[in-house]
Amino acid sequence: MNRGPSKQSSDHLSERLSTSGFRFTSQRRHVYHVLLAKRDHPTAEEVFLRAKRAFPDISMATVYNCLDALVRSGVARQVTVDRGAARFCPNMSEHCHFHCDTCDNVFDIELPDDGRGLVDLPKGFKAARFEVAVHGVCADCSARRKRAH
Amino acid sequence: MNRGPSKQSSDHLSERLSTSGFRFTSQRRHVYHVLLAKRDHPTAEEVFLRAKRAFPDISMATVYNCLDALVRSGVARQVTVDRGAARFCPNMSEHCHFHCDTCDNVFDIELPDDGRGLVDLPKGFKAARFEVAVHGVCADCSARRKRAH
DNA sequence: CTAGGTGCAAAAGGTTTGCGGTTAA
DNA sequence: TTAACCGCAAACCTTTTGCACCTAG
Repeated sequence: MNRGPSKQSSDHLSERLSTSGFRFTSQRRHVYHVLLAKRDHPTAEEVFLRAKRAFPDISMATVYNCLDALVRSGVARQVTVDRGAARFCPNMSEHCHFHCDTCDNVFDIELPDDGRGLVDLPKGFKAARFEVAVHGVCADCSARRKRAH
Repeated sequence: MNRGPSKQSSDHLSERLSTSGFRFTSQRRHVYHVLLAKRDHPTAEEVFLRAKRAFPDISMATVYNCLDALVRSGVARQVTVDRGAARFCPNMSEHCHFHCDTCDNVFDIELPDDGRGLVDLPKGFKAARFEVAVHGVCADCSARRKRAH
């Protein structure tokens, strides 16, 4: 029932952290596990609350530190959805995000082309990173709305 | 030399504000003028500093209030670029933004299709708004980099 | 052994709110 | 006339920082 980090994901994490010059600590392993366990794009606060169940003394500062190390090691990414708190996901494939205006959930959406070719840039502009966010109503909320109607 | 709001833009603003149930105040007119005068996607803080030249007593709270009224009246939009302060632009055409990682400037980029067709949404998902942000190096910084090299 | 990480508390940055006085409609 | 708005200050939320202690490498 996914009670802890798998040996596999720990080895992967350990290698990625040390490659990027970070240490492999139990807090970082656990924060990574929290992200893998429920891929609902939690905020730092939410990660903190979940991590506390196994590490009651963990602090917000450590959660931010761990999330930062994970992002810089390339095993997680920070997702910006409007102006709220940053959210985090361990899905490293090229994808974008759908934010439901009704239930506030965030969903991963495939991004054709890896984003390249989405937009014509003016001459001389070099794109390094594409961020696409779609806002609207998710399938569940659409259905719920239709039913209530 | 664009010393003040034109009659035209004031009339337009006045009508849009009242349609949305907002009052037409001198602060709102001026904040709108500030956005039109230099379309460099200023933050609220930057708008505040520019607005102060004509309204020395204006406060940040009022600037936020005015910007909010402008956005809700549909004459300006709030632009989220990563996790920094919100930026504002009076370009209401469907477009997206390019953020230069070197000089930190934000540029308007045309968005083909109005964004629709960028992404295949799963069944049942309804998109209301697309937000595309491209990060990289702008033309000026590209040229500068090449020259320095 | 020691550079880097942890937990705590305090600060910083951006935004929102409560309130008494002012003003557009 | 009066609900909305203004300016001010304080609160709020998210994130960062400084510091003494601890630990992975």
